[in-house]
Amino acid sequence: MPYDPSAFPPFAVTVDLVVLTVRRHALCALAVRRGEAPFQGRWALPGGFVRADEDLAQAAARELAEETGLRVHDPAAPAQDNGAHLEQLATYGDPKRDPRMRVVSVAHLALAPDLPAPRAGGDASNARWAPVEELLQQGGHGRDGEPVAPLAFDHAQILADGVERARSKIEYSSLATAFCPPEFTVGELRRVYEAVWGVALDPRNFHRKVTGTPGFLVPTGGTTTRQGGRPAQLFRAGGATLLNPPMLRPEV
Amino acid sequence: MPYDPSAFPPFAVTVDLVVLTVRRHALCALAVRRGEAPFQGRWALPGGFVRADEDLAQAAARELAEETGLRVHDPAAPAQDNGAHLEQLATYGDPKRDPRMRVVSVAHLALAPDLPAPRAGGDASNARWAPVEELLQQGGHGRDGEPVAPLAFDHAQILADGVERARSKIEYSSLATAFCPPEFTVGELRRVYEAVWGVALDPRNFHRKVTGTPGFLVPTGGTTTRQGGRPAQLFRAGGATLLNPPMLRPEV
DNA sequence: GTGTTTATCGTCAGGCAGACGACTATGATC
DNA sequence: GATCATAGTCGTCTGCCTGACGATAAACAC
Repeated sequence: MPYDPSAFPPFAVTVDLVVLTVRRHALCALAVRRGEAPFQGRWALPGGFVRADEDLAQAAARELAEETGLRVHDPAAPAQDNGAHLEQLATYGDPKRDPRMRVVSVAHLALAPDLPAPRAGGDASNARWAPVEELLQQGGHGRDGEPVAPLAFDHAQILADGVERARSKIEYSSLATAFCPPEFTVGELRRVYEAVWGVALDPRNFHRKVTGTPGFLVPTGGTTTRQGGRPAQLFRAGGATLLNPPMLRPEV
Repeated sequence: MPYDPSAFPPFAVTVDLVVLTVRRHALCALAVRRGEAPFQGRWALPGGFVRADEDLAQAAARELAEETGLRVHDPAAPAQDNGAHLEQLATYGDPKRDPRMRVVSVAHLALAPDLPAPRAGGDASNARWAPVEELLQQGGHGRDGEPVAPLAFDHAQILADGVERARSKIEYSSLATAFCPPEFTVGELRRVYEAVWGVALDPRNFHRKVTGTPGFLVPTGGTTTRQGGRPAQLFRAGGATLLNPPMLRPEV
């Protein structure tokens, strides 16, 4: 590769975030309203430019903190700090994906427990948690009957890829605990799986599976009745990050 | 985000390729020798700059064709053309990964059947198939006792990630057939799994699994004795791309 | 108390995988 | 040609896991 300047055209590099959480039994993603052209007024995924001295993961963590206040789990110490899970998702670089210039976006996937309220630079009206189903439907109508505009840029594709990643990854990893508070019950974890997969799971078989997998759940000794009904044991996520054998999604 | 020019520093964007194949019972990757600084003379993964009007996947396919002559499978028609499988792997953007400038590399993973011989711009001495084990060992010695220098840049990490992707993906998909010629036997497919995972599999259980999964293998009617022994049925890859339930790697 | 809700334990049948025996069909060797 | 080595293919058995579902337990609402 000679040093032909025309050989490496300049690119802008951004990170976009698919931030998922489970609210009211639904898988939701963080969306921000665009304040400027193109796609002004439309919903988009949060994101921003990678700075000159920043690694991609750093940039994603910074954007996540700016948008949600969340810090990122230290993978080395996956203890029960209230941090989020963050991983690289995929990179999108279609020459026409941004009409202004050539932008390559390194999308990241973040999973967070249910959060109080979004903040986008302090302006709450410009950020919201929306059910992914609503964000992904093309030209449909939201819960309130209002027509829904598709996400800006190629963000619908990015969101769909992130959702699929989350759906498949909780099959064989303990990632679903990233949607839960530090201490949680088996039932709460089950409702996470149900919301992410959009299916109903048998509580008895689910309980057997997750409590029977060594290292997956660690009882804290406490109990809670915050879900109503009989008090449930509280657990923390154990050290096991891989679920073997996996918990497969029920067939359609 | 205002249009602050300092907000989007210019990046160079490249694609790097992890091209894997199975040769002589070993998982091998394509390596090219660097002709210029930095890391002059060291082995590296093939790759190059993304052109101004090119999508990332296009750039990866172009590089793959330049280095190996392989064309890429059309995912829409995964028939038995001799194309390779190509998918995006991950993106590497550490600010210091290239000492010359800020380079973000979108790594891709390609899987190919055993090929005649590599060509790197026509110069065979500058490209080779090397066992991944050899490329990844740090400061060790190759088969011939010659000391092995680690791969240039962060390519050892990229290669390791690509190998891990391949190892895990053949568990639950029909991807292993991408290492096989258009028609292959169950035994040849088993040897692919054995080479990629580095384990021995029971021929009888493997045969039962792959022939019992609907849509995975389609008999062509022919047989071959190219492996010696009793003639084996020839198969093509069926339409099924997902293997459910998966074929799990044996525990260590 | 009665009903409702959720959690948790048990049981049972079917499916699948690991371990392995047995047989088949070719080429190589004596 | 008999024997051997090699590889492929079909079965069997056992144990584990899962899906389906009954039963019991412990809270709250009335």
